Amino acid sequence: MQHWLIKSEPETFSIHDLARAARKTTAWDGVRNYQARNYLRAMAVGDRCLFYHSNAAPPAVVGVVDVVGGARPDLTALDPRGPYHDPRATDADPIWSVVDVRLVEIFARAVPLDELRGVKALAKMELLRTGSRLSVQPVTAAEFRTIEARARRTP
DNA sequence: GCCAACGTTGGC
DNA sequence: GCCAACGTTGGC
Repeated sequence: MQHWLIKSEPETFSIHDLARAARKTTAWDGVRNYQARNYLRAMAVGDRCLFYHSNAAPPAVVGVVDVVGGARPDLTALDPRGPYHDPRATDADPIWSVVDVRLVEIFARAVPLDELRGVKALAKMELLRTGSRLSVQPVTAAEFRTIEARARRTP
């Protein structure tokens, strides 16, 4: 099983929105970066992802989701009226991909970015790299466990 | 709202 | 292939 981190702006789609979704499941659509797309394609059913709120106050890891459906075409790229339209995408080559994710847990205590920056075990995390913008990124099992443990710690 | 860092585009 | 211009991300 692999571990990942996926970002969403809570104003666009928060982990609470996911909690309200049917079967607490959603298609992770709208990814428009090739490296992030390639990570989506590398995901497998059963992989676990940290759910991160970007552009939030504070930005934080807020929970865990499961990959319940492997990569398939992101049809939102084909919708000319939708926010994720890509004029280059075609039926034959939709270019972009989605996976399906299901909520596992909303952390009782979100782990804010500034706290992560101070943790030695996370020094090499992609999220903490200067200028890192990847919205889908791999996380090591150790990094995943470290963050989970902090979420369960009483403040 | 600002702006640094980054990815993409397009002229050459 | 280079690189300047541009648009976006995302912390602050």
